[in-house]
Amino acid sequence: MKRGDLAAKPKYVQIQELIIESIEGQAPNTPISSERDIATQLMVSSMTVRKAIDALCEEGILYRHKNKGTYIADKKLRKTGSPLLILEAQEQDSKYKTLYFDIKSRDDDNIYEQLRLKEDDQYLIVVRLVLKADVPYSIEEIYISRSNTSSADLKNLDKVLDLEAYIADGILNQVFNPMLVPTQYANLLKIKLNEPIIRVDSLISHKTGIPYVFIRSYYNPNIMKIEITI
Amino acid sequence: MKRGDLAAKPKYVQIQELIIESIEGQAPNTPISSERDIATQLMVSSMTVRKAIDALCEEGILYRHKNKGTYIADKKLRKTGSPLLILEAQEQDSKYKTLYFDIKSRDDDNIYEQLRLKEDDQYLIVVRLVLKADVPYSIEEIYISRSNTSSADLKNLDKVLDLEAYIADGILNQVFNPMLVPTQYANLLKIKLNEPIIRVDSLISHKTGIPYVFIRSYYNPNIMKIEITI
DNA sequence: TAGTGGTCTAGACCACGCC
DNA sequence: GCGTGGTCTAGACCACTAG
Repeated sequence: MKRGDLAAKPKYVQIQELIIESIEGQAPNTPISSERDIATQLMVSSMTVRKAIDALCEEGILYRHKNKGTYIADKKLRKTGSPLLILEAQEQDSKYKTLYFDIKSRDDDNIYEQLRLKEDDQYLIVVRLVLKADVPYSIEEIYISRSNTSSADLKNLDKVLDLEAYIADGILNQVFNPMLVPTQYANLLKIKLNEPIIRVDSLISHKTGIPYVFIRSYYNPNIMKIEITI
Repeated sequence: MKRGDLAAKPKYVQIQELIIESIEGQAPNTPISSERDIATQLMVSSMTVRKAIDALCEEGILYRHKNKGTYIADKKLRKTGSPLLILEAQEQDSKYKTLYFDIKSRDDDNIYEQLRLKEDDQYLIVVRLVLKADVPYSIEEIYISRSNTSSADLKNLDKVLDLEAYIADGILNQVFNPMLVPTQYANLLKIKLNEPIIRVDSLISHKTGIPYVFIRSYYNPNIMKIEITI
């Protein structure tokens, strides 16, 4: 970390934080100061203030009324932005219990298609139980191309399985499948046989389209609803 | 429409369109011209070009590499941006068959909670079958506050049910529930009894937090997967 | 008419990647 | 050292709202 990096944050980010501070505790639909006023007060260009407010609007913290003003949005309905997968990681009380681990060659065409593997490529599979407050929350089957993981990584599975890192700068595609809980997972999830659940198939790719990792999640419907806000 | 509105589109939108045209047919990961070059060619400020490229990156059509350049993203993995609900409306071959229509007073506490209705408020309920290419795709139960709809609107149900209009400037919250297909809907959706499906509960609200409409959709899992890309 | 958000200019400097 | 994206300035004009 260099010395000059003390003021490393761009001004518009600092202004975002200032605005968030200043509206804290205020009721939704209260107007904030005008862009010009804020720019004058902070002695910055109005374009810089505008960029900060743009971002906060994008996040759903503020909203604009043309020719009228900028207002505080209803926080209850703030845009989440975070994909479902991250919900698990964000809440810190998650525990993981690895059920199975292996390196496989071609035996599941679907996985090969998803990860765009070639005939003789190998892939890693990890099956783990996700617990929240010691209650079974979901089961994740994680598939990663063997060529994406160094031998050193194999000894440090946590790093390989840091899904947040994959997702941070990537693209997430999720497909929701209704099904009855697989018999081999019913006990682990502590739900009844024949109970309907949602299996989420997630493919995380780089923006270039190269897939990183494919995850099948079987969610316990009694613990947490799958929910998104846009 | 005023005369001066011929050039009503902001420059940055026009530039977006120019860029999209210019990259058509090109392979993903091909670099586009630098911001400065585009600005010079089009004789506009670099900030204006930047704003156009910003938007295209946000849409997942381009991506940037710091200090290197801006590239064409893999279109297969383009961010959808459009919430699930709109998928139906976008594809123009959808047909709707209204199964039921009524104005109700309090008889479902959940609806009252979702729409934030008061004790003596009324709500509209419309149940309709959604067909795609004449195949049953989903059943929608649509709930709207009576006070949000004028008497004139009641004669023009299509306008009331133009969900896209509601969503365009609003916030969408969706909860995914696994369940067995309700017996009264199995035949209509042409799926077997006891088949697992996903019911999506959607609440569309204004940015101020005021709910517009609540929709329960029962999707036919055999016709189309529920899928999102972020 | 005064104030607001929305657009736009014509430059500038910086940090970083690549050669 | 050159080119890139990222940030920022100090203004300007427009269309629109509201008093």
